[in-house]
Amino acid sequence: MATPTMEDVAERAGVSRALVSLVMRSSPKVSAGRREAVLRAAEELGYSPHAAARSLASRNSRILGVLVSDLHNPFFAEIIDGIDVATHAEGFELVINTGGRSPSRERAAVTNLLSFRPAGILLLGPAVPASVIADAAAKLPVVLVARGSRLASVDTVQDHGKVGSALAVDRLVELGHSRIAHFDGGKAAQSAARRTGYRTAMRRHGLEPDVFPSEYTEVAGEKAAAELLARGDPLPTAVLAANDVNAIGAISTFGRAGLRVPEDISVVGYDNTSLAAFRHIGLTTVHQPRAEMGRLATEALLQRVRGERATPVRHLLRPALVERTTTGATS
Amino acid sequence: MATPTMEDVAERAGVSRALVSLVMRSSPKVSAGRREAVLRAAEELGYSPHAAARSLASRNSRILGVLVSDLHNPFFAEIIDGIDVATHAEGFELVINTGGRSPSRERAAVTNLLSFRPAGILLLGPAVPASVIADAAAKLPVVLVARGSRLASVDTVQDHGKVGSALAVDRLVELGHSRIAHFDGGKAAQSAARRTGYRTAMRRHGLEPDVFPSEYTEVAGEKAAAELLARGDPLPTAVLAANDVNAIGAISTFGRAGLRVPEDISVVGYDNTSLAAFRHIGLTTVHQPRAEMGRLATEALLQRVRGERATPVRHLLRPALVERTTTGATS
DNA sequence: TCTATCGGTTAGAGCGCTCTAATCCTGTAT
DNA sequence: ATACAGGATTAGAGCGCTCTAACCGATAGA
Repeated sequence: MATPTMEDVAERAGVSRALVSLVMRSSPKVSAGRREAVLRAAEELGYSPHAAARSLASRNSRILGVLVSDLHNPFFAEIIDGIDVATHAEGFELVINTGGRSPSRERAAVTNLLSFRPAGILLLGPAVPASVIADAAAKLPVVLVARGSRLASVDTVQDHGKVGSALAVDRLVELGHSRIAHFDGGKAAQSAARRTGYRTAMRRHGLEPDVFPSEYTEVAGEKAAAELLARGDPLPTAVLAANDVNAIGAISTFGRAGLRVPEDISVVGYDNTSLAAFRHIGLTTVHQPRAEMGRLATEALLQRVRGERATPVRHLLRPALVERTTTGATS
Repeated sequence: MATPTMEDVAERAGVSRALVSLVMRSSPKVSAGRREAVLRAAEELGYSPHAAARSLASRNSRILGVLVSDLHNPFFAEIIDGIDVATHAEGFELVINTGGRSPSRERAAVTNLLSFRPAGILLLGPAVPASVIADAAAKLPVVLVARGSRLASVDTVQDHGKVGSALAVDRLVELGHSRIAHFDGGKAAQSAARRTGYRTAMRRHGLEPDVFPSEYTEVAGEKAAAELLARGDPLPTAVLAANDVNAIGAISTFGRAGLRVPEDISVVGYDNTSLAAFRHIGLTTVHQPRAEMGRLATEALLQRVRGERATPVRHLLRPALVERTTTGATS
């Protein structure tokens, strides 16, 4: 069980430890013969370099820290996918911590991430106070995903929520809808932008905004739909939900009330989670390029790490409307 | 940007580096006064211990490595959740790597994980050859989740696929079904156990097994359902799908063919992913206690790490049937 | 023949920490 | 006063590696 060290490999190959180090870092200044001897010795011993010792000695780390506020959320899983690919392509490794959706645990997770002395960190939808972010940003490059910041030292990557909502409203209007309600995501991330985008777009079309407070959950969607039905009056002919699961909740309430989707009422989600794509559901929704967001975030981080850039970058990704079967023209 | 070291804290607090080290490890043999002074200095400097240096010096790591074969799969996300909680409770940290569903990339990920010299590693649904696992197990404790092994040096945590399938079949029989088909998961993890469980249970009831080759995807579920319909004859009155998404695929095909679920045909999924719980879907499915699996896996690993056990543990978790709206009695 | 050059190789210091053994106090017993 | 116990503190070595500077030997030019 005693793991072999560089010293062991050197001895076996009959060279110095420094030479082994050069081979391990695939330096060009090693003769072919020695290189092969070292590689063979390493292979025989089952040696692989000690990452901690390496980063300690080189005083620069090949690690990127990632804080995921919620691993359950498929939204983040796909972003991590993008991060993962970009990270490995550049020869970096990931240390992932999850925040368990609690600011205090997230705070601890950030401290923990820092103890690895990563080259930089990526915070995915963090719920920590801005001061924590500022403190971290004073020590190393920080990139925020799905959260904004005014700090010049941090970069941000978000989807353009206003545009996304506008996209949905515009299309609904095009389909002949004029009474379009919005189920609002409350104080959760991104929901303010989505609400503003909805309001602005409605006014631009000369329509009256109609916002129902809700949340990013299925249950909240059911509830908001029930409230909408209870209000009676002329029912809206379309709903822009807070997000996909919220939309699905709304759809089941409508279904139980005898309303057909989309014949009686159109529903649009937001996020284009894998859920929306199920044929069985076929939810029209606003797509965010998640893998792309992960890639851009990693790229921005590595630029800072390499010292190629010191000015902040604010990526606002253009969302797209994906039309499936829950929207249709008014009759 | 220069991160403070223990030396800096020591100087500021007017003590030796060794004393700071003791405080950082919350040793009892430090006077209250000094402890406070050190903590204050650390706070002021924004100091946090360097994990790499720490593990190098103490030559024992507080890191657990995790390889996730597929981060997209919500199944793993929940297992990680269980791992995460158990890990932090014991003062360990996680280094997560993803395998991207490719054996070669998984292999690289394992090597990478090892370079962190973790105390042990958890492999979630790994697709690497057994030899890779054996090599790793020769160096440190290894626990396999959702994959079996005969190696005495590795522990395994799986759900009892045979029992799960039998549970579903038994219930369907109880509901009056006798023509029950199974959509098979092919060579994917766990599918052999599920198939065997299905076959055995059917025979036990004196029924003829009816297996359709399929896969763990929605599209495969649609296809298998189409084949089943094309075969004609007396249609099965129930289907035990390979997993949840497979079941959902089957349901949409049935729906498009004019078959009502569950009136005309009952469908049971497997995994109880968050998907199944949506009211809109309401899939009857076999539940695996995922967070529990994560917890048990971590526990097993830490036992090995602490040298408390050298004999292998084989956790076979008891699944449970969750009845929702896609199953009903035969008419 | 002597020196400069240059690719290949190595010695040795040091990264930030832990850990052992030694040292330093302070109070108490003699 | 002297010795001693025992807790608090510190010096110093060393973890596995990288990196700088020095070194070595062979070739080439003078």
